[in-house]
Amino acid sequence: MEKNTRVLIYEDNTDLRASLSQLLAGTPGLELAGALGNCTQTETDISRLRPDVVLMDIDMPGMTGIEGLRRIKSVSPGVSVVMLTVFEDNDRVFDAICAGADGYLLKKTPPVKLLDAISEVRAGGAPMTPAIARQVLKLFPRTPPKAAAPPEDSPANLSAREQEVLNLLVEGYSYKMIAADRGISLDTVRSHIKKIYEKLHVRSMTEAVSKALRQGLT
Amino acid sequence: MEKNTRVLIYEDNTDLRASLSQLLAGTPGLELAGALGNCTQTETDISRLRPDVVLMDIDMPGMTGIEGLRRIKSVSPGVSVVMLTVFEDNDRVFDAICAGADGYLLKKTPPVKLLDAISEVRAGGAPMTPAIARQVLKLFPRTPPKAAAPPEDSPANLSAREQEVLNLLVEGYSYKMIAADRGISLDTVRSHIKKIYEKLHVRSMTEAVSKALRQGLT
DNA sequence: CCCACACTCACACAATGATGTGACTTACAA
DNA sequence: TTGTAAGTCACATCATTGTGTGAGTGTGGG
Repeated sequence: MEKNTRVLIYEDNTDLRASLSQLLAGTPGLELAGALGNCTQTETDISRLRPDVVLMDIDMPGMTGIEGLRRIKSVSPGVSVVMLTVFEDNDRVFDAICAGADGYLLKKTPPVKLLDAISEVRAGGAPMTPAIARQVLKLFPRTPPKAAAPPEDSPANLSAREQEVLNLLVEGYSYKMIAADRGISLDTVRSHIKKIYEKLHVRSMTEAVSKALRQGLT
Repeated sequence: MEKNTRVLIYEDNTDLRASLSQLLAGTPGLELAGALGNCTQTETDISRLRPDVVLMDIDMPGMTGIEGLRRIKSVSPGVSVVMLTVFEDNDRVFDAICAGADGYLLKKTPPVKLLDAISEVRAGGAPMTPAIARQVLKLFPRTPPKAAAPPEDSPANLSAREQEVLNLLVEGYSYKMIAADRGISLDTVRSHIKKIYEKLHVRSMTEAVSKALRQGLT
């Protein structure tokens, strides 16, 4: 049986806090764990209210949502925290992400979307607006086109196809997944894997993966 | 007057390539710049076909989509590249992001969503599935709230026993072997491994081994 | 005292993987 | 031409892994 998702709100604007509370309280499957106007007491709030998801306004008097986020994550890393903001401001996005935010939405997000976001974050997703997603990607350091990329045939004597299959094994693919991905039959996958085992002198997927990773066969 | 968005497809699976081509060719506002089975000639492909958006299969024989992506970005950083993959739990997400991917979708994405994604990326967004978005966030270095706080609990909060079992998995041990080696029952091994899977967010031995080795959980 | 959690074990069923055997096509080189 | 190797597919059978459910013990903290 599924337990309700307990949601805790941090939002300094009284009106918005009230309407968010109403929205959540009136939604089946959700439960309002609390609705607070500041996050100066996050640690105790969390242990007292035991939320599954926190909606955190990023701009609050006293302590910023970012700092609140850090504190939450330091005591309860498992709690999902979705940041709410008015502007898609780049610096704060970066700070929030680094502090461990699980999502990043605009306050103007329509209520329905907000509920979707809660489900999404519970399901292991990371709700964010497209524009923010793009910013996040840009925050990554670009790796220059790797000089002297060695064309490199297989260090072991694996055929191209076998190497390909091995790579997928290393990625955690099952036989079925490999068959689907490569558009070949399950038996063909078996066939390739049998050969790979012979060549690598192993007799299970785990051994193959381990050997591949350790010997840089990837 | 809006110009059509020119889309170039890299996908080694002939069937999928054909259906994608059809889909795009039949959509107003889009224009199929090309549909290729490998990305060994990206530089010339790009200058010849001049796409605005590239849909790039991440697993292709010969040269991976990641490398293709790098090359595209090195000659034409302005081109938006959306990576396509079959399964999302994939550490190559990181490589792709670092190489400059502008989006990351599953191949099973319904056609309509795919078209949406193309619009989105053109509009400056970053289309990706929720699960991938979450992975991306996790790739960020966490700023520890306590300065220089590496008192070091388990890197992935695995218990001692769990860590021990994981090590054996990495060594290629089967359930039976682990049970024998540690002098515990097969069911107990199952039990530990179930917990390990939960904590590492994986669903198979291979995934666990791969994650362990790549994240230095050994 | 009670709760959370690590660790242990059991049973059952479904899903996947491992292995053997055989076969057909294509490509390439002896 | 013939042999070898890659790549494809099929079928059968057994072993192993994955998952759900439940439960007993011990330890440490609130």
